[in-house]
Amino acid sequence: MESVWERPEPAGRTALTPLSRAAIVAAAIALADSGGLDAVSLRKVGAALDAGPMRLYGYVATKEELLDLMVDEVHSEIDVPADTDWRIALHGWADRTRAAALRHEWFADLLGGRPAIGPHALAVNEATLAAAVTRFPAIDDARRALSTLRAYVNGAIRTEIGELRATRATGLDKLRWQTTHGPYLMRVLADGRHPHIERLVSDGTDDDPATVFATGLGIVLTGLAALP
Amino acid sequence: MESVWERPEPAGRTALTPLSRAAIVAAAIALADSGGLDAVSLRKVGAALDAGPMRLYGYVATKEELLDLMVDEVHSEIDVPADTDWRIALHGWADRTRAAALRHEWFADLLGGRPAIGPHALAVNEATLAAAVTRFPAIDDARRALSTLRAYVNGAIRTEIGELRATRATGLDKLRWQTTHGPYLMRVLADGRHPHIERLVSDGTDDDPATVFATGLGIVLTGLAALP
DNA sequence: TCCTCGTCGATACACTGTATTGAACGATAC
DNA sequence: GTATCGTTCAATACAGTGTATCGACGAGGA
Repeated sequence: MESVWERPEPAGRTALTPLSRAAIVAAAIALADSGGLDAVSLRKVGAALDAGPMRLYGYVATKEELLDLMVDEVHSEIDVPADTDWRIALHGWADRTRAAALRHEWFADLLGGRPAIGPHALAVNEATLAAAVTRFPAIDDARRALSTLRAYVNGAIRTEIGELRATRATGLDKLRWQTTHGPYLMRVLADGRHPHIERLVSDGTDDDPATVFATGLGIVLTGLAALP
Repeated sequence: MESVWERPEPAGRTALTPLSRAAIVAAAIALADSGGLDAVSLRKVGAALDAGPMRLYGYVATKEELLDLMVDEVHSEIDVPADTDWRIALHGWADRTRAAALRHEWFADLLGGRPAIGPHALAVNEATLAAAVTRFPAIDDARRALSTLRAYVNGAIRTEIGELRATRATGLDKLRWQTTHGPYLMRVLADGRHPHIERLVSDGTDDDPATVFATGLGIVLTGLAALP
């Protein structure tokens, strides 16, 4: 056995930061907010809490579980407005979900990827279901309406965040994006086999993202309203 | 850096096993089909082609690029039926996209995550746009209609695949799923604060996935048809 | 024949998630 | 007070990842 001098002084337990799932999830969300999901590793989350990676396994069984907890935590930021008009309530839910995704872009990467059954997600679900049944009294009809709306919202958010990242990655503005992919696009379009896309590129105008989202949302809600 | 689509693949002339982007992408897709995206690593793809991982970097600049190529390749399996009725054409596109995602489940993980501008994706885009303009002559209206429809299709596919995986992961049937998450769900629902979800669990019936998809699709198409 | 140059493979690096293991601690039993 | 026990934590280890670097090799040009 080596000498005492070689051996480090025992680390006093009292100096340890108390840990909790809430603290771990908060640290992970902070990391993801600023660096994306790639910035979330058990080592980094641990380091943010002055702990080693293995310490976290007392609170979380696997990294997937941590991601599930993060997703559920964001659901707690989404409150569904209570309104007698189902359209207003569901529209409000959609807008707040989008807003949450803009605050936590990584949310879009996880959304819909696996069923969300955490307590906060269930609360959101309950509230949207309550709004839906005011229009569709049969519970199965309400479920169908909601899953359709949710599919749209998830998809729209995902592509919006995707485009946001694409333009940002190529240099913070759309001009840079065009110079990056421009030559390729021009060459492909030059063969004349994409007349409609050509027309879109030359004659189309761009809506801002919020308008795009709202337009699509209106279309889906109209489809729902038209149901028997 | 310029895009993959712009850069020609190298014409390496050695007596080694001939390699090509097509071969690399095919190998990667085969791996992803049987083992999911986690099974796609440059080492494994290389091994499938009797090559080391570094060899691939002559054909592909980064792994992300390989994923982009895989996504575009799947788009080549999606052909849009040419029909004078825009609803039939777009419905056909949606069904084939879903079918492709069921053949390549990993497709759902990548779909919508970043703009798809590969040649095959552009071809699909052109065809859907062509169908859309027959109903919405103004190109901007066609774009809005399409992006709404695409958001729904992407979102619906993603949740369908997500649920498919969830039920499969917990043991191949829904009964097993209920015994896994059942106790937790029962406990949460027991507090009486989720009356509508309770009603859904007790009184609701399950549609099969194809019906769920078709129902939502019909709703969105109805919303589109109702536009001025 | 020699030289250059592009391509290839081995090695290396900084990371990842997580299994294992052993040590340090608080509480409990005598 | 001392001994023991079970829990909690940190260190180490392992297999795997994407990719940078670099030496070697083989073909094309002089």
